Amino acid sequence: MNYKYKEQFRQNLVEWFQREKRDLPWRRTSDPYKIWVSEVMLQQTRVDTVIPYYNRFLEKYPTLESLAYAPQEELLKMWEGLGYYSRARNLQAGVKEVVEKYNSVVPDNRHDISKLKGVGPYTAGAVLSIAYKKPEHAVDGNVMRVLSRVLHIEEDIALPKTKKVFEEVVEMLIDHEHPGDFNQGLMDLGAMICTPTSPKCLLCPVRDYCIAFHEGDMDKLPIKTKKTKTKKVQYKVYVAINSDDHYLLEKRPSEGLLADMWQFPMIEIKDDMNSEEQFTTHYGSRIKKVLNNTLLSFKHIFSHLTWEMECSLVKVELISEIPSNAGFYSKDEIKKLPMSVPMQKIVNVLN
DNA sequence: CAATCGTGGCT
DNA sequence: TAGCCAAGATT
Repeated sequence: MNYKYKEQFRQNLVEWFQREKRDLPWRRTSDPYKIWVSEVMLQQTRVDTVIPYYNRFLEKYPTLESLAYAPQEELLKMWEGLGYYSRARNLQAGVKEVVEKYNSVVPDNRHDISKLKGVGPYTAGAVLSIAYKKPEHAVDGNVMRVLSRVLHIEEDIALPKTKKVFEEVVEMLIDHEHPGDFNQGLMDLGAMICTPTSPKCLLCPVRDYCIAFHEGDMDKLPIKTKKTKTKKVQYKVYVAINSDDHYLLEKRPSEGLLADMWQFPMIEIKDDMNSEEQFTTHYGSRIKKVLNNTLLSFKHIFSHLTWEMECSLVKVELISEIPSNAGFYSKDEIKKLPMSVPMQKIVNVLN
């Protein structure tokens, strides 16, 4: 690839970033660990959402060591509400590996840092360029959008193989004096100027070198095909209280959706199936009385599926063995357990 | 490679 | 309202 405005583009971008960059918590440190944490939290997550989580997380876990050996329940509680919970587990595993195998020094090369759990091509490049000033690419959605417009690249950014094209482009363009500012400049430009819809081209520091701007093509780029359809799943949720006014809760499996998060017992509603029987069999608890059959009904939309929840408040008594991943907990104990947003909605209606 | 994995804001 | 989208990684 030969882009004749390479020098100007690079300089204008970096100068714009240094002048206009947002004052964000992770931009006030050069600690590779803290930058790593920020990059993981920012995966598929908005800046405004991350800020309070980032501050609380680093107050609790200011060092690699403090995170490496934190109890998983406590860690997930810190991550509660952020989503993509495997990020927290992978981050801790990666941090632990750095402590034990790299003498608490985050690797400064792509080969080693990429082996750490949860560190993919983007995060590796981000940490290396920002914390270690290495000229490494860090291609995210912003970067692909910005560069698809500047260079008028019409490849489908929904396809995995397309990312390689942009990584090569960044390798060609990146500023070796200020690699971190260059990468963050592309991302900030994508976030503030070169937005998905109605980009603010009149404010863009590199519009003179942008092919899409010259062609008036901005709204057609980037090209992105894939669209996912979400399936619906209906659940009957039993908010079950025993004679001590403790609530029955269970911990989800350690793999898959909402891994290791706690929830109220729920039974998938299928045709010709008695949910109440299922509940009794599975949780070894008999429903003595239905206190409120319409405690709460709501819909929760995940990225690839939708839960339709119908919650009942019931009084139960134990009649046989309870599953090993379940137990009865007081309201105060519930508050310490990590729970997903839909489950918190249920907790919030309990008085 | 395509599907999976959360949540909240925006259009 | 319903879909789209955001500083991706894993399987």
